[in-house]
Amino acid sequence: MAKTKDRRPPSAGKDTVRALTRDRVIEAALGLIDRDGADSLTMRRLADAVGVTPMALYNHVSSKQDLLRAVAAHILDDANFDGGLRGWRAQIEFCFRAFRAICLRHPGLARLLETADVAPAAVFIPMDITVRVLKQAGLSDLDSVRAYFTLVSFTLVQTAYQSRGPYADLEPSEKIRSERIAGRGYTTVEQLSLPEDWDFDAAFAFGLRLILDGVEAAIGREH
Amino acid sequence: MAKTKDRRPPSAGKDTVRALTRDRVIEAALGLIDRDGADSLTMRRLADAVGVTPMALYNHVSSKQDLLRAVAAHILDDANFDGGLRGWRAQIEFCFRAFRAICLRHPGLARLLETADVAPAAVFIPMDITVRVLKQAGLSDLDSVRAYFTLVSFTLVQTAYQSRGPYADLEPSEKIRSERIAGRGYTTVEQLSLPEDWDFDAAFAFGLRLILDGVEAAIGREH
DNA sequence: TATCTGGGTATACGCCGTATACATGCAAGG
DNA sequence: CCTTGCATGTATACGGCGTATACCCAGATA
Repeated sequence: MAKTKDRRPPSAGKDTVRALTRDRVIEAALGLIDRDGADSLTMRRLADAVGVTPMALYNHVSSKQDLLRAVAAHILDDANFDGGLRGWRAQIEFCFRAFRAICLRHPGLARLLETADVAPAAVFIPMDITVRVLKQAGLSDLDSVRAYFTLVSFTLVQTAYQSRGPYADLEPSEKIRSERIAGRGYTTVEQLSLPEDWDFDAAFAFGLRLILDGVEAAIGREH
Repeated sequence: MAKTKDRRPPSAGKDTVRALTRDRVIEAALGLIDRDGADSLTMRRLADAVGVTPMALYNHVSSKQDLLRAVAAHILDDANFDGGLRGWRAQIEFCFRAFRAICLRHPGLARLLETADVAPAAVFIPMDITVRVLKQAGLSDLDSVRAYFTLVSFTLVQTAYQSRGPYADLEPSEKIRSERIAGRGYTTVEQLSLPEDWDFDAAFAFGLRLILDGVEAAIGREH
């Protein structure tokens, strides 16, 4: 009881190459998720990625849920949402651009945060930053949190769209959509003059600006 | 070849109670999804909900994907996104309030639209409405579509949060989160004065207003 | 009446997450 | 040094999943 004792000083420790640890499992899982998507991660696949039997994983994670949560936490842990900037607008922009960058670097993350059910602590950092900054700018507690949810909703979906295309493989349904909607008298997208490939960065910047302009108006309103 | 012939005028047709049709399958699936959530719908469960063998379903849907797409389409089909109102702001508000209402009435819908991969035609109606209205109000094609994506992102996540609680069962991680974030010097949510239960309607109204105020600014800017 | 066929059943395959039982080898203690 | 215990890995198995394949049968058709 007195001694915590550091078990596993593994043997000599010369080349620490092997030795399955929780961290190795989590990192391998992250690797697979980044490469193949969160949905196609299975315990069996992960097991032979690290060269063990599936059940061996359960010595380090208590369930797949636990693993996914840990992966999400791992991703968020080395994130920096605070740019040390001045002014509420600059601070919030930095925060959500950073959040977006992480989501894009790890395309599975958004799905993980949904799936994990229990959010890792670090997802609250953008919330805390946003709320602190907006309160300071003059918004009420309630409206600050509401503004945060608006921002985070927008960011999550935009990056999800970008990672796997908006409505991933749309082509097959294009025709259906055209005929049906046209039949109801709606404009169809083909009639718009849009660039061949969608500029996600610009779209994100635009949406962020929309929201922040709205926030600015709200701040003015609450004097 | 000449005759399409309506097969299955089933027997007498007195009480049309039985007879498995694609529609019956889809409606049963929708029932299960609304009751238990989209994730817990399985072909086997659906099969005994309608009283047949699992494989019998495949005479009416070609795969589970196909089924899910059909369910999503079914939900969206009897939706009205056009309130016939005057003014871009009122029209867009009506459209997304209607969209939100549907998402809330069928909590599985958001997940379905994600999962379905191919979007049913009707999801484009809000897009077409939004874009048409905003173009008329003076926004460029590009910015109109961008504004639409901002609105739809916001709406989807807000309703998803409301349907299964934001970070569904948060309690277990509360402590972790408090200590870790507090340790890094961030404000924690407990320090905010928030009402006991979150008012989702108000939060939605606020976020929508933020975005539309931003749109208003953009319209002014593009003269 | 013989045939065809569309919608149903039965069975099985290869996946999944994970419970249970067992093997092994190193660390500590006499 | 030998014993003991335990942390770590393996082997096997269960129940559930989506669905391919093979069959079966009632009605309509010729």
